[in-house]
Amino acid sequence: MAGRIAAVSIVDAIAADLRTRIFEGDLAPGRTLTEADVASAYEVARPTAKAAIEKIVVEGLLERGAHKTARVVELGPDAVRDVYLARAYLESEVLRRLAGSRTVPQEAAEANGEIADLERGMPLDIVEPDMRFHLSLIDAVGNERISRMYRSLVGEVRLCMVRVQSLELLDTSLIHDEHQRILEHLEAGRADEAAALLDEHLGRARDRLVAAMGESAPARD
Amino acid sequence: MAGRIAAVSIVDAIAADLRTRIFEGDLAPGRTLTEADVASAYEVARPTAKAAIEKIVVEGLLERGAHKTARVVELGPDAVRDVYLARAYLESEVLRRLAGSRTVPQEAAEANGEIADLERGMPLDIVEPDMRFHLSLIDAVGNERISRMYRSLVGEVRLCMVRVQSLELLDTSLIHDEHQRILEHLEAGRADEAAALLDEHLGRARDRLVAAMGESAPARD
DNA sequence: CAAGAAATATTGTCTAGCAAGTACACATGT
DNA sequence: ACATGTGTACTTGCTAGACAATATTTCTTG
Repeated sequence: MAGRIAAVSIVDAIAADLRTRIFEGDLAPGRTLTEADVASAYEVARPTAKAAIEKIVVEGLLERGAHKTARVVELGPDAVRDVYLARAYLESEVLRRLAGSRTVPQEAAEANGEIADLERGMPLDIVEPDMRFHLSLIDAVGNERISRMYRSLVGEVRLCMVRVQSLELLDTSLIHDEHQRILEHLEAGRADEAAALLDEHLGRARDRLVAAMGESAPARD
Repeated sequence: MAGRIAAVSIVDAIAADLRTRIFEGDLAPGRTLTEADVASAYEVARPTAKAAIEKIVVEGLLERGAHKTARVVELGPDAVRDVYLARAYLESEVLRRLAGSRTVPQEAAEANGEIADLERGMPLDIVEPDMRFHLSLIDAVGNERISRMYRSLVGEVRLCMVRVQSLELLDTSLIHDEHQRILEHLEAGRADEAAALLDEHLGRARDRLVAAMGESAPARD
C-alpha cells in the first residue's frame, strides 16, 4: 500500500485536528474560534493558526467574513437539502459512468464490508467507512477534477452523516444492503438502476434528517 | 447592479492580479513563481505573497509541493479532457433541472447578448461573457454547494477557453447560436434536448482543443 | 431607555529571522 | 565515463513581536 507515511506540516496537522473536533461535536455549531484561541491551544504562532483556520473555511466547516471571528457552521434544513442535492448530481452521474464500464471499485467493496462487520450500538462508527465508500466511487472515475469538486463538499457531507447517525435515523444494515445493491448494479452494467437506487439512498437520508431538524429547530436560514 | 465596489484585502488583490496574468499568458505555463518574487513585485511582505500564491494553488492555476516553488500549470490533453468532462457532468444536470422549472436566467441571456455584439477579430473578448453565461446557469439553480463545486473548476475552464480562442478553433457566432438554442430549450422545458446540445457544445470544444494540442505537443501527462 | 463615545478584542499586515528542506553543481571514488 | 557523495545557495515553513484598521462590547450621557 502506497503512501503509508507522510510528513504533514504543522498547519495541516492543526487543520486536521480542528476538523476532527468539529465532526465529533467537541466544537459545537455556532462556537467561535479566534486565531489567538487556536494559536494558544496548539502553542503555535498566530499566522500558523490563521492558515489552519482558513483551510477549514475553504472546506465549509468554518465560516467567517473579513475582520470577523471564525464560527463553526450550523447546517440548517436548507443547507442539508443543498448538500444532498449536490451529492446526488455528481454521484448519480458517476454511477452511470462506472456502470457503463462495469467498474466495481475494490475499495468501495472493502469499505462496505467494514460496514457489515459493525456492532450494533455504535452508530457513529459507520461514518468513516460510509464516507470512504462514496469517495472511492467518485475517485474510481479517475478524473482529478471531479474528485476535487467532490472534495469541496466532503466536509459538509460528513457533518450530515454524523447527524443522521447521532439521531439514529438509519439502520446500519439498510445502508450496507443498499450499498451492496449499488455495487451489483455496477457490475451488471445497469446504469439507470444504480443511479435511481442512489437517489433513493440519498433522498431518504436527506428527508429524515430534514424532518428531524424541522421538529427541533424551525427552518429559517 | 450590486457589488460594484468591493474592499478587497491585499492578498485578494494580488491573487486576482496573478490570476489575470495567468489567463493573459503574461505568466506562461511552466513558469515558476517564488514567494519572494511575488513579494517584491507587488512590494508586500513575503507572508502576504505566500497567502496569495496558496489561494491560486487551490484554484488549480498554480501547483506546488511542500518546500517547492510554485509553477504555473500546463494543461495537457488529458487534463483538458478531464476539465470538459467534469463540466459536462455538472452543467448537463443543471440544465435538466432548469428546464424542469422552465427557468431562463436573465444574466445568461444578457451575457449571450454581449457575445452577439462582439466584433470579429478579437476572439479573446468572448471568454469573459462566455464564462459568465455558463456561471450564471450554474448559479441559477440556487444551490450554494453546486456553485462552490463549479467554482473549484472555473480557473481551469477559463484557461481552456482562452486556448480555444487563441487558436481560433471556434467561431464566435457558433458559440452564440448554441447558447441561444440552449436557452430556448430551457424556456420550452426540453430537458433532454438542452443537455444533449450542451454535451455537443462542450464536446466539440474539447475535441478540437485536444486535437490542436496533440499536433503541437504529444500527449504524455 | 436609547444613542453616542470610549475601551477592548480581533483581524490584517509588516519586519526580521532561524530552521529545515530542495536543487544543482561539484568533487570523489570506482 | 559513470555512479555516488558532498556542499552551497535558494526557497519554503514557522516563529516572535509589533502596529494599524476594523468589530464588538461596555460605559456614559441625554
